[in-house]
Amino acid sequence: MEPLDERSKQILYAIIQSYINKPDPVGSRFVTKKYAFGFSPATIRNIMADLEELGFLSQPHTSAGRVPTDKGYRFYVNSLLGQDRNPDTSGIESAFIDNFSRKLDDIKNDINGMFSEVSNTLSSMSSYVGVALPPKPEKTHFNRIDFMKYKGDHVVAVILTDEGVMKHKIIKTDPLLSQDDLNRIAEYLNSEYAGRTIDDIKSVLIGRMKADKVLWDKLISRAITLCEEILSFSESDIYFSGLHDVMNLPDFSDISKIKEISKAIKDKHTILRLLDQLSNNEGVQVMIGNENPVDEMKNLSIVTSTYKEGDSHMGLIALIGPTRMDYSKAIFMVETVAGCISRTLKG
Amino acid sequence: MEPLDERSKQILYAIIQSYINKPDPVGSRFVTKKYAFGFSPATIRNIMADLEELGFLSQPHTSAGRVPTDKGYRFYVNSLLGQDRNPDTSGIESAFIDNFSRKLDDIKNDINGMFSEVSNTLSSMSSYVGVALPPKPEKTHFNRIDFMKYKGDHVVAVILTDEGVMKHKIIKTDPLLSQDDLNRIAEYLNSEYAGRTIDDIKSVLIGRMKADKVLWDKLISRAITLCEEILSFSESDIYFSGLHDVMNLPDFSDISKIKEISKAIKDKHTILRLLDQLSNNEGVQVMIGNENPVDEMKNLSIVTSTYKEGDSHMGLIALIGPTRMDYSKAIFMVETVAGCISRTLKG
DNA sequence: TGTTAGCACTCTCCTTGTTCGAGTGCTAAT
DNA sequence: ATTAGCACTCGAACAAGGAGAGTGCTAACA
Repeated sequence: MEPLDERSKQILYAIIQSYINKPDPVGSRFVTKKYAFGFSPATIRNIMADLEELGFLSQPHTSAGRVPTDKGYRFYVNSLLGQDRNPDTSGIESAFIDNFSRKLDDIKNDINGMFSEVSNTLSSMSSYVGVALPPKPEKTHFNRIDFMKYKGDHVVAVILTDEGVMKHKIIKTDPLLSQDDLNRIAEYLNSEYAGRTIDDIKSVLIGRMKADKVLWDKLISRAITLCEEILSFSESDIYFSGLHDVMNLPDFSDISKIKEISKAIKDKHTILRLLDQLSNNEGVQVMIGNENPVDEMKNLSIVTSTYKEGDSHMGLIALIGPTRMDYSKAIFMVETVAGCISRTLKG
Repeated sequence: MEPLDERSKQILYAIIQSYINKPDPVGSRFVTKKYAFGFSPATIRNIMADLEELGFLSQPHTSAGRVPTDKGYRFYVNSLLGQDRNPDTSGIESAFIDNFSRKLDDIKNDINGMFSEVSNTLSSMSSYVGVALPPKPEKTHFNRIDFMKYKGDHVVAVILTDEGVMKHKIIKTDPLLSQDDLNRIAEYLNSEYAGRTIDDIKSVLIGRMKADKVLWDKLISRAITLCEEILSFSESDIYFSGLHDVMNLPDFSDISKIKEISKAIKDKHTILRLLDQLSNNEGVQVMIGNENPVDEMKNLSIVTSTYKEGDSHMGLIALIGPTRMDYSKAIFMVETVAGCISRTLKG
């Protein structure tokens, strides 16, 4: 990407900010009025023409103003990501963080409630669609498992992790196993594996299974496979919110646009895979419009951030909105909320 | 309501069916062509004018065809509800029922999965919004409770009912209680209360609490209050699906219409209260447009049916769609699915 | 008396034409 | 390098007119 001179940059940013603020194509006259660069419209026009040639802007039609392209947004976002972003945390922001942190702390033991709260907050503060993915199960730390006999030949297995992830599954077993048997198995598992990650347990298990095959270990290994199964990520572990509010954005005044974003949310598979890819890189990431590998989302942008517990990053949160997104705000929000989550998980 | 002569009825039904089929105002000429009543358009016109005067039809504007009013739909639906409706269950319907019943049976132990499946099926078969409410907790039968110590001063309580409802809650307790204590409490509760309904247990408890106040019973009573709390209905226990598909209906081509239905879904409180009212009456019920007490839903219709386990009705399912709903189909679907659920819960 | 044909009328929708304003690109002057 | 001026383009908004669908009413008919 050839370097833009400072003046062109400033004008590009001005145009983008103006467009983000109000989705009207912005004309040269408007730029000179609103942002006092000290140049006449004609000069601005020249620069705009250059910017268009470089692919940062486009015209809906001759004689309309300019509109940022995805490439334009990308340039803008890169500059945002590059700069040190600590908007005055003394103002409302700080109050919000305190408040939100306290709320999280209250419900940190109920991971479901917590992440549904997170997605709600994200969406209501931004008016975009908020997404929250709880910690990846295999990264979490096994806390305890319990088995409960249920209706004769069924067993309910309940698993807890240190992070507060709680899952259960009802399975059919042979009715020979008594509740006592189950308790002993559970006790063994709890004492043996508490505190270790699921990944860890898995690898231990593989070695152990090779070692011996007595009944007891068979049961155990079956229990562990069960753990694995139970703790695997399921579609219902993804939290969305804000579809309703997003409809108020002018970008989605058309029903087909709404369908796009609603489809994106509905196809949890797709978005889960997409977010999974993003979760490999740490920190804030932005995916703009056509950068998105999923066809149905070429008109949408995603701003994500991973959160972590200690050193390992656990999961991520995201905002999905139109390409004409307030990236500055979105990035700030996502980053801040991720920070709160990390802090809560740590404490 | 003054009785309509047979001919007028037939014409009214024809108009409604045609309009349900395709949302174009239907004219007198069209009626004579499509449905061979053997009368000329002029005659039909006279009758239509009468029907309009009676409030069953209305004209969007002079010289457009007629459109059914809510009152018209009501008349039509009443006739549907009155008649014996057993559409040939030999055809696809029967295959569907078999298939669906089998599916339900597979997952009947996981009540969440089951009801999310129900709402999915409802919506995908009808292209309206499917709603499913799991059995009211207080009507369900307590099966067992277990307590698990968690992180020193917390306890996880897990409750199961015979119907497969499973809930859990993490509470803070004094760390004095050992896991053994907890086990004993659980064992006591399980042996004492298994098989009884929550309602039942509540009333027993009230008597017991008055009787004595020794520590043991204090613990128990606390545990039971906990049961109550855990088992109380929460907003997340309502399953919606199909908002995305509903957007394809011409009735929702306008974004403001979509907002209406999306708001109805979002405000779980409101709809929960509404459905709760409906759940007092047994069987299929239809609420058309302005019959709806909720202002935001005056343009929507709801078709519900309760399902039961044995004799007591447990919860309900519903379809929400435009007033121009295919009531015949919706009623059939809701009734059929409710039947499947009842059968599954029984078996 | 119920039904029908005929006719004038009404209203929407679509097309066409026109104007207006915003914004552009280009060129010549500064 | 910047600016003023000017001709040009395009879309939005509005008005006018015609086509089409459907109505209500009246008079004739079986």
